[in-house]
Amino acid sequence: MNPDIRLHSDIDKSIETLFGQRVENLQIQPTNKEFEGSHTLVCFPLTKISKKKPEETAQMMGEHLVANSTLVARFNVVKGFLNLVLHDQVWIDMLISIFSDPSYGIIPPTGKEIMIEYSSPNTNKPLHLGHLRNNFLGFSVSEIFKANGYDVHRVQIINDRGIHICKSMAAWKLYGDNETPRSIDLKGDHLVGKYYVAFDKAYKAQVNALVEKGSTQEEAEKEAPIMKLAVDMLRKWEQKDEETIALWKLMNEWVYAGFEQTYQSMGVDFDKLYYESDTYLLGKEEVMKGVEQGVFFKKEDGSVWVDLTADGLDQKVLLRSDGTSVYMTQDIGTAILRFRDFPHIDGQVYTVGNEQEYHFKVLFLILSKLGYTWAKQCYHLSYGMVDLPTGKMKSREGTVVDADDLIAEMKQDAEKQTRELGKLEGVDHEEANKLFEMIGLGALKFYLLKVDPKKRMLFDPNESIQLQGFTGPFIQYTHARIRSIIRKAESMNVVIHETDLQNVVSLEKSELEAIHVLSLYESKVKEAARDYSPAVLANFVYELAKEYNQFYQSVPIFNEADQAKLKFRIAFSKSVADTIKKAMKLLGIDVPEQM
RNA sequence: GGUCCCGUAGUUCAAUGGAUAGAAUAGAAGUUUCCUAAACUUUUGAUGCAGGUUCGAUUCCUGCCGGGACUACCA
Repeated sequence: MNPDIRLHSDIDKSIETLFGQRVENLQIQPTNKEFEGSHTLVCFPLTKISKKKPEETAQMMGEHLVANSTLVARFNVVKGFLNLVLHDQVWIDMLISIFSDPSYGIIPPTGKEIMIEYSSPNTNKPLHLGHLRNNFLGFSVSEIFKANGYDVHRVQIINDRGIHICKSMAAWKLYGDNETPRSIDLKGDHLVGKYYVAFDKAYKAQVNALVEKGSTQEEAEKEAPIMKLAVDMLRKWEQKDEETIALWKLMNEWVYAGFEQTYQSMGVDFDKLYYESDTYLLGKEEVMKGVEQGVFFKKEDGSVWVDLTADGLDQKVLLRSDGTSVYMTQDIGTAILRFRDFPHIDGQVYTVGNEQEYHFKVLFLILSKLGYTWAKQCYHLSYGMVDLPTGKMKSREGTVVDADDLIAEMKQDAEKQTRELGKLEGVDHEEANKLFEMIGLGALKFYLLKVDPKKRMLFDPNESIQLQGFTGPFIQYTHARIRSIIRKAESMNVVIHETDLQNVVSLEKSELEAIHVLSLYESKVKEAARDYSPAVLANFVYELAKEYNQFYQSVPIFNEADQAKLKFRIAFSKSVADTIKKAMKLLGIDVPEQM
C-alpha cells in the first residue's frame, strides 16, 4: 500500500490521541529539498485545537509519531512545519510492491463509459499547429481515462458541409483547370486549402473593385461574383444538386486522404467518425420541434432563434431565414445522435479551443432546454490557443504553421542531432528512421502537452523545439539508458527474486528520492483525469527521469559488491523504466530501447 | 459597450492559501580510464501597479495598467 495513505492515517490517529478531535483536510506536502524528510505536515491549522504555538504543536506531533507510527523514523521542526523522515524499509517495501506489480498505476475497469471528441477539422484546409495541440491533448486524455478504468470512445465530427467548403469548391471550379492531387503531386488537403486561399484572394479583389465603382462595403461583400457562386453552391448542395454533390464528394475525398496521412504521422486515430452532413438534418428537426414546444421562436423573416437573455446570454440564431442550418444546428444534432448511438455513456468531452467557450455554453443550455437530461454530462475541454510571436494564426492570411511541415521538420532535427552525437553505431537504416520519427514526434508532443491545457502558449517558428532539458527526448534517453542496463543484466544472467530484494536494509539518498517520486504515479494518473490534464503526467515523468539520472550519476550498479544491493538497483531501474514507458504512453509518446 | 481569460528570471513554462517562488533554456564555471555526456554538478537572474481578507497571498477579493478571446443569418 502506498505509504502516503498509511502515513495519513497514522497522523490522523496522533492528532486524535493528542488533541481529542479529528481534523478534516490535513495538509501534507512534499518536504523541501533543503530539509531532511519526505513528507511535511503543515501544523498551523492544528494550533486551533492544540492551543499551542505552531512549533510546539509540530514538536508534539513529531514525538508522538516516532513513538506510535511504524513508518516514521525521525523528524525535524522548522517553524510550523513538521518534516518527517520515514524508515528506509518503507521505501524498500514500496519498491518491491511496484516491481512485482506489472499493472502498477493502471486502475481496474470501473464500468464507466465516456466519449471523447477531438480534432474535428473543417474540410477546406490542412491541419495546423492548433490541431496538433488539439489532437495530442484529446488522444492523451483518452489514454488517461482508459488508465483510470473507463471504456473510452474516441470520436470526431468532420465539418464537411457549409459555406467554407463551398468557397474552395467555387475557386477550384473557376481556376482549378481540373487539377487533382495526383496531377500536381500535392496532398489533397493542401490542394483544397490552396483553393480556399485562392477564393479569399479573388473575393477581396472583387470586393475592392466593386467598392471603387461606388458600392458600399456591405453591398460589395454580397455582390462579389465568386461569393455569389459559393452561396449558390451551398444552396444547391442542400437541394442535393447532382453536379454540386459530385464535386463536393470529390474534394472531400481528397481532403480525407490527406488527413489520414497526417493522422498516421501524428500517431493518433479514432474509434468512430461523425459527419456534419449526416447530423445537420437531425439538428434541424430538433430545432423545429423546439419551435413547436415553444423553446425557440421564429422571426418574421422565417429565421429561428433561441432567447437566452434570462440565462445571462444573448439571442442566438439556429436556422437562417432561408432555412439553412448553422454550426449550432448541427452540433445539436450530433450530440443527440451520439447519445442515441451510445446510450450508456457517462459523459461526453469536447476537445475544442477556448475561443468557443461561449458556443458550448449555449449548446449545453439549449440541449437541456430541449429536455435532454444528459446535457449536464457534457464537458467542454477548453484549451488555449497556440500563438505565434506575431499573434494568432490565421489561415486566410497564410500565417499558419502547417502540421505536416512541422512534423517533418521535427524528424529532421532529430536526425541531425542524433548524427551529430554519433549515436547510430550498429543501427540499420530502417531502425534509424523509426528512431528519428520517435524522437522528433516525442519532442513535439511533449512540448505541446507539458503546458497546462487551459493556458495559451507561444510557439516561435524561428526557434526549433529543444531536444535537451525538460523535453520528450530527455525522458526517452533516460528510458533507453535504463534499458541498456537491463540488457546487460540479462546478458549476465542476473535473476531477481523478491527474497533478494528483501535482504536490502538501507538506501542511498538519491535512490530513496526517486522511489518516492515513483510511488506517486498512481495518484498522478488520477489527478490527470480529474483535471483533464496531460501536463500533470508530463511534469511527473520529467521529475522521475531527473531523479533517476541523479541516482545514475552518483551510485554504481554493476560495480556494487553487495549482491542484494546490486539486484535491488536493477529492479529499481526496471521499475523506473516501466513507469516512464507507461506514463509516456498516456501522453501518446513512444520510448526507444536505444538512442 | 458586455462576458471571459491571461500578466512570474532575457526567453518558454511550474508552484491543492504555506517554508528562502521551482524547472528548462540562454550566460558563467566544472564532471568522461567507471553502467549511454540528448546526462550530471555549481552559479547569475523573476511574481505589472495599489489596496484588502489571512498566522501566512503568485494563488482569494476590489481598483488601475497592459495583452488576448468571444459577443456573425462564418465554421
